[in-house]
Parts: sequence; C-alpha cells; structure tokens
Amino acid sequence: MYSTTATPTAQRPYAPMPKSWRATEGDSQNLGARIARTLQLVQEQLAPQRRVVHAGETIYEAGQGFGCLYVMNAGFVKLVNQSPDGREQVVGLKFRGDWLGFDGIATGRYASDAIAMDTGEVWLIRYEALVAAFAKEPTLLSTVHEAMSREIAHDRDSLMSVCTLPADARVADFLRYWAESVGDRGMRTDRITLRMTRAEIGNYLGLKLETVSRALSRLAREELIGFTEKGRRDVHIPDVAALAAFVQRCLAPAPALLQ
Amino acid sequence: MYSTTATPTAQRPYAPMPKSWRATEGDSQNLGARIARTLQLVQEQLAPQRRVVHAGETIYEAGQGFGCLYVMNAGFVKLVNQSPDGREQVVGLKFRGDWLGFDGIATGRYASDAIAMDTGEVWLIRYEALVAAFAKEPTLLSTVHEAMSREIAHDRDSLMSVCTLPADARVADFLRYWAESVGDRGMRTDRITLRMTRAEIGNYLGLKLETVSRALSRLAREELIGFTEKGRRDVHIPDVAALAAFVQRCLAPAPALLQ
DNA sequence: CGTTCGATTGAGGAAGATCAATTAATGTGG
DNA sequence: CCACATTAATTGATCTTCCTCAATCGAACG
Repeated sequence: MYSTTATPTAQRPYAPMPKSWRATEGDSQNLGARIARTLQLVQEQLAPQRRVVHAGETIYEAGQGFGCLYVMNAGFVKLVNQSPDGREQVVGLKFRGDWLGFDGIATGRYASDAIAMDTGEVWLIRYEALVAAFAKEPTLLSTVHEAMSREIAHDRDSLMSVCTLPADARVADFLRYWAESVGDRGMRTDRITLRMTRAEIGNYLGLKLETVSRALSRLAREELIGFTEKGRRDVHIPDVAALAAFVQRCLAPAPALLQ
Repeated sequence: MYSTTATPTAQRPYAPMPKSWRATEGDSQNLGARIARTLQLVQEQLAPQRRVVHAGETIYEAGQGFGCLYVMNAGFVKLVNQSPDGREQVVGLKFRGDWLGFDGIATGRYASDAIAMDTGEVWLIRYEALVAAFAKEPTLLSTVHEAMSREIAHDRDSLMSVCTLPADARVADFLRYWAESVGDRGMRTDRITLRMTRAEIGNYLGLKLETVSRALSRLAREELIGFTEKGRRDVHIPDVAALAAFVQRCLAPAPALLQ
C-alpha cells in the first residue's frame, strides 16, 4: 500500500518532511526478513537453477546476451564496467539477497561484468519465466520492482559519496557500508573480511590505492578500525556508528573552537 | 525476444565480444522512435493526468509519499539528493521520454527532489494503475523495465565518468551527453542551452564552479565549443563527436612524441 | 626458499579547490 | 528606458589534497 496523499497535480498537500529525509532502511531485522522472504519466494515460485561460484569467477560478462537475472543466495560479487577506451570501474557491490543483471534488460546485453569475490551461490532466473510468473504471483512483481528501485537509489548515493566526500571519509563510509551490508544479512559486523584489494577499493571510490592505504592507516591510528594479527584484509570494527561519525567530522571543517 | 544463447550454468558459449562492448544506443532514429512509442503507449493505456511545470518548480520532493511515476513529455528535469548532513548532489538529468520516480518504489517515499529546469510537461501515472495495466498490456511492462534498466546502466556510467575522467574531460563529456540527449529527441544539437549554472554543472560532475568555468573556457579556446553573442548559457557545438575525441585525448597522457 | 603480489610509507609534483577581484547578465523600481 | 542591485561567470594567485614515483616490507604460493 502506498500512503496515497498527493492529489498529485496541485500543490502537494503532504506534510512537509523534516528537510532532508532519508530512507530508514536501518532496522536489520526487517531487512534480513525481506531478504529471506525474497529468497523463499523465488525458490517456491521459480525453482531456479543454482550455480556455485568461486572467487574470481565470472557470473556474466558485459556484452553477453541477456537472458537471466540472478539472485544471490550467498557470497560477494563486484560489478565492473569497462569503457570502450579501456577504463575499468567497479560500479557496484552485491550481497546475499541482491539481484544481478537488471542492466541487461534494456539493451538485451549485460552492461557490466559480474565477478564473484568469494565462494557463493547464485540462482538463475530466466527473465521470460520471471515475467510469466508475475501473473500468478504479484508479490514477485513488487519484489523485483523494489529491488530495481533500491538499486537506482543506491547508485545515486554512491555518486553523492564520490562527489562530496574527501578521501578519508569515502573510505570510512565504504567500511560502514560494507559492515552494515553484512550486518543486515546476519553476519557479524565487528570483524569483517574485505574481499577487495586496496586498488579495487580505490577504484570503486575514485581514489588511488596508496590513498586508500593511508586512509586505512589513519582510521587505525584513530582506533576506528583495527587490523587483525593475520592479514590486513581482515578489519576489526569496534563501532560501526563511530565510522559514520568520522565521516561527519571530515565534513565539518572548522573545529568550532570554543565558538 | 532475448537472444538466448547462454546455457547459463556452464562455460558461457557465446561469441567472445570484442572486449569492452558497449550498448550501441547511438542511432537517434531508433531512440526517438522508442520515446514516441512510450509516450503513445502510456497515453493510450493510462490516459495520464498532465501537469505543466515551470523552471524551478518541484515535481516531487524527497521524503514525499510515493504514489506516482512520471513520464516527461517535454522539458528538462534535474534530480537532487540531499544527505542528512545537508550535502546536496545533482544525481541525474532527465529529458523527454524519461521516467521519474522509480526511486520511490522500494521505500514508499521518493529519495530525491525532481525539479524542472525549464517549462515542460509531465504525465502522472499512479503506480497502482500502472501495475494493473500490465495485465492487459504486457508491452507496458517491458517498457517500464527497460526504462529502469537503462537508468541503472546510466547511473553506473555517471559513476565511471566521475571516477575516471579529469575535470576537462568530465565537462566535455557532460556537454556531449547533453547534446546527444537533446539530439536523440529531435532537437538541434549544434546550439544547445544549458539549463544549469556552472555551480550546478560542477555539483553534478564533482567539480567546483570555477573549474567548470575554466574547462569551458579551454574548450572554447580549442574551438570545440563557442559561446553565442547572447549569454554564456547558450553553447555552440560545431561537432559533438569532436567532444568525444577530446575526452579520449585527455586520457592519453603521453603525446606519443615520435615514440 | 625464492618469487610474486599486495600493502605501507615517504618525498615530490600536479590537478583541482579556495580566496579574491573583476566583468557580464538579469532583474527591479523609479 | 535607465540606474541600480543582484546574481552568475570569468580569471588570477595561492594553497590543499590527492596522485605519482619509489623504496621497503610482508604474505601467499609454487
């Protein structure tokens, strides 16, 4: 149900929101439940073929003929765009419950590479079969539309981060996003394993690998993160909220000294 | 129909694309025709309410309850995100034939402001009515899915531009994109009117207004663009393709002097 | 055990931001 | 229609941030 205020032609009679409203995705209970429902629904209605993927494997490639959407049942996936002149760009990160392949619908070809960053499982859903299933299970339609909608909204948030945050804040925000994403999926959030090299993280954030490394070092120095004894890909995050606070601190230029 | 190769579980038996494949949106004939078909379909099937908007008017606001999608019949619209801490970001530009409001489906609230940059007309489409219409007119479903898919793909291209292009190239690419967009819609492309201030352009591209101004001056000096006698918002673009070439030139660092 | 790849850290440089002054449009009221 | 006020754009000088280049270190792997 859509809280249908908006006699939409005229002067917008909805309650003026507290300027700068934000989707309160927050509640990981709900989010986890939504993911579970999605997976169950897809399983019941579509009996999708399953495919186990390993780190580095390609799920689909840019240019490949579109035929399937994918729902992730487990693992971590990166989406990589390649421009005609050879520039590469990580344009998205996907987790359990996320859909892959929407970008292929319009042109009939996928627009990016989807590459597993870890062992995982994706479910293959023939797009035609999906559309056919909409008729007898309308919930499926809203589920898919919501997924596409969320993707659009999130891509815009990414653009905003890249355009408005300084390097340190971008890295902190990336860690926060990753931690929240895995947290929403019921995994522990205080000790996360980055499945990307510094170079990949930097690419995703519009930074160079050295800049990412320095930012991480600074975050470690401020004890917002810690590195575990084994390897620097494992990051200890004592307090995810503190990362968000750090982002804000980066934005406030004046230390507001006594003011 | 989706050119269904891909016995999708296994080793991808499709012809290996000429590495770095790109959607050949190109052909403005087809694109113009698609837009016309979309508008006609929507008009026939949904008899949408029409709303004339003027420059600066808000079509919908972030936080407002979602109920409608919008199809643009005329005009230019910018989408603006606002973060909780007050950062603003232009996250999208929309033209005739584009859909607005997809970002509201997932949360039941729009995620951005949609603001007219010129006099135009949008058609209001109740989302519930749209979904209801899918049953008797499946073309409508593919039309909507294609629009969402295109939006996702384009947002990723924007991210790539911001992350990988230097300032001058970003501005040139922006002009190219704007010119192509209006060209695809049957408007003349050699003399375009930017509906945005330098500050807005800069915001969209992750640059400051002075940087945009300098980039435009440089492009003018190289005679890739020209300013018309009246005002500096009107830009003369003798050759759109030359802008694309300029972008490439920015990326090739070494002048390859004799090698 | 050596090779390779990824990460860290430092020094220097370059692209873009900031600050500031000037000029050009736009709009307003007389 | 003009004088004035306001906002947008340009351009220069300086400063900051991030990139580039380079050296070192550590981990993973055959």
